[in-house]
Amino acid sequence: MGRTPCCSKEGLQRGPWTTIEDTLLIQYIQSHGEGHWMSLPKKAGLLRCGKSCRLRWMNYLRPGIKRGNITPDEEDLIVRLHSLLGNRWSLIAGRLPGRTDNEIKNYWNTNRSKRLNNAGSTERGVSSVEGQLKKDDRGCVAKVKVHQPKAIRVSANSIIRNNNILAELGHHDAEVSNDLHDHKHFGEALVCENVMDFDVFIQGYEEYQQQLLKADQDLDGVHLDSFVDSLLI
DNA sequence: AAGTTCGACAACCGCGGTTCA
DNA sequence: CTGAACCGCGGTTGTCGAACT
Repeated sequence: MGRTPCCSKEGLQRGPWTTIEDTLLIQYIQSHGEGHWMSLPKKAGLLRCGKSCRLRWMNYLRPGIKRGNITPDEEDLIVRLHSLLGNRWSLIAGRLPGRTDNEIKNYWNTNRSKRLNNAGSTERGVSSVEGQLKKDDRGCVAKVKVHQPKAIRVSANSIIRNNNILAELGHHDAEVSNDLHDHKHFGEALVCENVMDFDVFIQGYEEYQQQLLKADQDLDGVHLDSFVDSLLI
């Protein structure tokens, strides 16, 4: 049996939001709070799908949303995080205060064409899963669409499951020490669970350590747990 | 000046995970 | 325990203005 549609599309407003609709949504959420998106439109007097309301709020109306151009620093961070996390926009957005997953996704997709045109250049951090250029019979360069495997969410349960695997690997208390050997065990666990590519994991962790070193923090107390936690919002 | 192409981004869609009755 | 509803995510499409021919 299939799922029922999230909402009836009949009689619902679509397309760009008007100022009045924005105002109604803001006023309702300010007085009733977020959540219950399915019933929100009716209560707020909006002729919109609940998902549409949620999207509008999350991406544009929510307080603290940063508008405007992506700064070079943000761009660098996006590139680095994308090389580490892939197309997990919500995770990447979580590392960029005020930026939304939709904004970052749009930014990446519109700039990806530029990257493709610059393929072969030495731009840092371009993911290996990006589209590739291929020469046709006439030697012309054509874009080749590369279908990326669907992203796998790293949930708290994933970590718990992996901790169990760690126990099997000899970490009975699931505590991960700070040497690379143990990191590799943890990485193997993640890879076994298809959570992430092992090499990407190690690369990401090493970057994480570098960040900590830059921040002049004491690494003695740093455990892999905090790294994984850092990947979670 | 008119038509076309391109880039940016807002919005929609479908799917999978989670929650709850 | 089961299934429907809810929620959040990533992929894709639609729209509009700017740049170009």
